[in-house]
Amino acid sequence: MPQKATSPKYVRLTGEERRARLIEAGLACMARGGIQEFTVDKICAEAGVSRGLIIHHFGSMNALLTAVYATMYDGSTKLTRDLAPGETRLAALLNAFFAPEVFNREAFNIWLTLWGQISINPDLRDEHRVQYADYVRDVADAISEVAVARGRNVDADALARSLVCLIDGLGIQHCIEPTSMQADDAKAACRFFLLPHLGSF
Amino acid sequence: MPQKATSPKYVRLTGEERRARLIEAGLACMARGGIQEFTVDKICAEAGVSRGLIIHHFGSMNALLTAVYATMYDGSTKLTRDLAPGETRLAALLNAFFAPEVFNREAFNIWLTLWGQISINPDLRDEHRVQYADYVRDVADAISEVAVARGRNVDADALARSLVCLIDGLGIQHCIEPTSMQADDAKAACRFFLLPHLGSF
DNA sequence: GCCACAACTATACGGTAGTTCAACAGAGAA
DNA sequence: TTCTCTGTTGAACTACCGTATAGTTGTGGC
Repeated sequence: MPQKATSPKYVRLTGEERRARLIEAGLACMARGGIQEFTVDKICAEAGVSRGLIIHHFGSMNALLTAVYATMYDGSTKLTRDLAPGETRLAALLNAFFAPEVFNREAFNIWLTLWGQISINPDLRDEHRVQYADYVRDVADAISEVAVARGRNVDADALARSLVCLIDGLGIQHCIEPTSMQADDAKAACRFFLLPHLGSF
Repeated sequence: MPQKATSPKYVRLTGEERRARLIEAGLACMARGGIQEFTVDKICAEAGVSRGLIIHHFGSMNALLTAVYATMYDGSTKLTRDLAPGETRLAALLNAFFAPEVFNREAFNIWLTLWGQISINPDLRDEHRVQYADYVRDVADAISEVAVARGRNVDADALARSLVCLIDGLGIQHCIEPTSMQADDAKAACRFFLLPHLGSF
């Protein structure tokens, strides 16, 4: 006795929506097991679709990886865009960097994996160059703003480049051994780093 | 016409020597292509031996990976052991960290790969805990030494933990985009980081 | 010279990688 | 309803993964 309204065998989405979900699934796999879990089988299982979809929507696994990288970068920078009620932009940036959505094990597991790929994969390298330059400039501007307000003369660019490296290193440490480097510790370390140059902000 | 003294089909080494060469080959592959090039085929080809040797000498690829990690750590810390003619231990440490043998693209490509594995592979994790703690204590002691000599009161431990993260971050940046962060820049950044707390040293 | 042992080669095996492709099916247009 | 487009399935393909193992060969002790 056939049902009149059979449940559909699959949910059909727009290409854009499906791509977003595959990227999300890719991020989940990467957070769980690095590049070794970033495979067709694992990602499609995570997304609940058949193996054919990644190639259909992205053309190759490498293209999906690039998309994942872009998404990760957008996600981080977006959080730092809209903020600052009464605080300085620099303080707001730091708060954003060390918010739980950004500063957590999963996220840095992903970053660690992606950084490892950047120096290998030319596509990622190019994407990275632009994104990273913007990121550093953002931080440098925020530092500059405080320095000007305080009447201090600092090399905002050099300071920003170091600070950004410090943040990366703190994140890695948190990822590898969370208890030894928690968000508050990391934020304090950044403030401590800036303190002699900018005073409190 | 058979030769009396035929050239041997392979060179036979002691287990220890062969293991060392396989580790070296593994490092070379990892530097070249991350964990994805760290495979039986690639490593054995690099070492110029047949595919069976890794299992024979290490039992598993995972064991080779652990050995590679240990070797990498030993190599870095050994360079920081024997030095200091008239300079402070801290200055000597910094010089060692940013020496070409330690601070270069290949090395940080390997570190990036290994860090990515640490948070996944429990064996590596345990090994890392001990090594890293020693490393930080070393740096903290060196900072303390300078602080005492200068009569300054600093939290050497916190400073060391931050400095170590900063160094990691600087290395990553150098690895990803060498021209934007060279050894001298990185060393200067560390000195700049310590300057307000310790003065020049 | 011969033996015994360990280093080494060579190949096989089951599993899984990324990609290709023909066929199926949901959804909007006519 | 029927057509068309395209998202989607699922199996097939080649290549390579790590591991296991049988057989070969170099070497040092007797």
